[in-house]
Amino acid sequence: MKLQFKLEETDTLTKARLGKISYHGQEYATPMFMPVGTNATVKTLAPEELKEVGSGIILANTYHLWLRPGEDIVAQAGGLHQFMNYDGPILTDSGGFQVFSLAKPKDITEEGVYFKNHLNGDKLFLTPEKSIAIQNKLDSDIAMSFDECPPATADYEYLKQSVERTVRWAARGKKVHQNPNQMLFGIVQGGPHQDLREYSAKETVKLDFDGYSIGGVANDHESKEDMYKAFQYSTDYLPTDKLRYAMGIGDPIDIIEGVIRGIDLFDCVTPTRLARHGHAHTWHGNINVRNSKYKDVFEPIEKGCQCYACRHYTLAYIRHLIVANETFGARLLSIHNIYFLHQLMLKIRENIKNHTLLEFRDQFKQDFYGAKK
RNA sequence: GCGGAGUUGGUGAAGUGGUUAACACGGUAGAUUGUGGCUCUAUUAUGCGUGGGUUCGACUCCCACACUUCGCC
Repeated sequence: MKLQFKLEETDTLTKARLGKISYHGQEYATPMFMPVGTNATVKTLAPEELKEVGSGIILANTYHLWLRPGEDIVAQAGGLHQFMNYDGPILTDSGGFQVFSLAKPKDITEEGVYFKNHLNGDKLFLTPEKSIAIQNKLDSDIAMSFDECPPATADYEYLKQSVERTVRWAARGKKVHQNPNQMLFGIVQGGPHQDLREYSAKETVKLDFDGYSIGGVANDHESKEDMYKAFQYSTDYLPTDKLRYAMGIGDPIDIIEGVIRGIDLFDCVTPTRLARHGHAHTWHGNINVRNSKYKDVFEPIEKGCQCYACRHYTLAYIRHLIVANETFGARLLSIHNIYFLHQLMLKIRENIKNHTLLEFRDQFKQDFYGAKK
């Protein structure tokens, strides 16, 4: 059965929204943060641990699973849920981001995109139809249209023709989408430009998707201002009763600013990647656990934090694990960081309910970034 | 006791009579936004065993001493 979204409340002071996702008898509140599990695993975490830290929807990646183990293997296993033993909702990215990260502009054609296989160098060709067919087989709950994800700072003319092509690709993908239990989202592009975002949103909405994503953000060191414009200029033209998803956004302040502009879903690799690199989120900013000043700090990463890592382990111990390159260190920090972002979303939802989101943002910004930003 | 070889940073080490002592690892710090766990960036010996000497100038040449190591008695 398809996942259901119900908009429950819209903030009176901002465009922030509270909603509920229903899925096989489970309910999840939005706005929500979704951890990324590219290879059908949120790196270092077992599904039970995802539940414990408060995860709902998680991501998996079409491109990576297409190359390895192949969508047919996943289908033989009974779909992604069976294959990876996760009974919560799963969203698959379409491979569109890999157009940005792995292909060169000259490899992008109207028909599709040529890739160099990052595993063995083979030449690959991915099209909108192929991406949707793979996602149908993976049997995720939410599939993404295959889009081009150009750098946010690309010039206007390039973005214009790219946006138009992404709309055509969305239509092609929708035409071949078959899985009745799977939502399909369209993706809004257009960089920071109001007219391109408007065009992209309106044309994509005409195709009538189950939800809408905002892509092409936070991918080329564009200014925060431009990123927030991209949010605003996209949600301005999206229907209120459908989910809105900002792709790849994970900096806490960007999440808050996104919620303020009417976005419901966020995903990011940062909690797990930062963890693997030894960094931890705290309410007073990110800390580098490797720093020698933590070598004899026999306290949790954050006092009062109720995550598994903070309830049982000290900074000194986790630092030792990270410095010694032990995987348990990355696992404990991943648990902590994902838990932190879910707690952030909880606070965001409380503040929407209390109509104090703007005050919360200002206070959070001061605590988290201090004088830095 | 005699003879040979050798002493350069936390480690392994390059180096030349002439400005800032190569490189690697390690350390320290930073980056990381629809994931390669990769990686990238900066920084890390005011000093070349100790003391003299030669020289305009010595880590580099000479002498003594200390220490390490190999061989012989």
